[in-house]
Amino acid sequence: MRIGTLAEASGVSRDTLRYYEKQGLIRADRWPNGYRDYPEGMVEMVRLIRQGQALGFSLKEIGALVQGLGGGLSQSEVELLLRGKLTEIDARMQELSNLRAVVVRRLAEACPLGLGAPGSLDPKRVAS
Amino acid sequence: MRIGTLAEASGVSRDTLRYYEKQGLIRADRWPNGYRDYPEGMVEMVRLIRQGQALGFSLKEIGALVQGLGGGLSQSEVELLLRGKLTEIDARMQELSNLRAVVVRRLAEACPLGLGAPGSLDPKRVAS
DNA sequence: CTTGACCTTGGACCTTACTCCAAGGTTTAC
DNA sequence: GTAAACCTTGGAGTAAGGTCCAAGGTCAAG
Repeated sequence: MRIGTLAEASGVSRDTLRYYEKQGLIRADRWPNGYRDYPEGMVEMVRLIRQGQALGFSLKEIGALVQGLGGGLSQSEVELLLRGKLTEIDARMQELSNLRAVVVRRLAEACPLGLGAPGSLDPKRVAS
Repeated sequence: MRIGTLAEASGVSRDTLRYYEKQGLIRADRWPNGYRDYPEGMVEMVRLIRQGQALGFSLKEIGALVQGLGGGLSQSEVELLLRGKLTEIDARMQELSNLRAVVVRRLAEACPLGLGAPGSLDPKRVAS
């Protein structure tokens, strides 16, 4: 799979893929002509990177994790990284939950007659 | 409350507070000598801004929300913004939950004997 | 009345994460 | 064989979100 194909399949630009490679997040084999050659699974990997980013993790953090997954780190190092990430994700979910409550409260203040769909402001509800 | 006090209380630098003011996220009264004067509630406001940022919202987005709260936007505009934010928060929680499952799966692979605390890898568990 | 800890502004500089050339090599289509 | 559509590298530019610094005003303590 050449870079243009991966770019289209994963929804990021060629430039961004080359940038990720320079930052050590992904790697590519090379054809004899110098073109990059990516395995199929790279589409999923790039999507995972984008997801992590959208959730506020830096490329550096994501890089540490995917490098661990690709080898280079010992098992216990990988495990430590993963456990740390897990704790962070949980903390972030908790914060999001708090923030959600703040927004719901503001919304209830801004709109005291409750004109929204019934149940749409339930503090515990999460969009499906 | 002067800027140094707010900086210490909220955990951000003076420069950052001035930057937030320039970006229209916060505002300050002035003493006759030109010093900024913040109300007590500003500590909470700044903490909310930081929380939003840590969760991946841009200062611009946060600004639109806090400006709405401070006046300047009509009730229906504020309501629309808040509802949009709510949807986004829910989507983000869903994505975090997916990401959490990915990490848990990797962890289970990296550590097949289950050496962690019992229950610590339950896919539904969220840190307290 | 000076020293030190505050505060002001403006502007330069930094990092992250791209994004966009320019100059050139390769492959495919006609 | 040549044009279009790929690919390569290197390097410059951009936007967001700060961070640092210089030059100077203010204020309380000794």
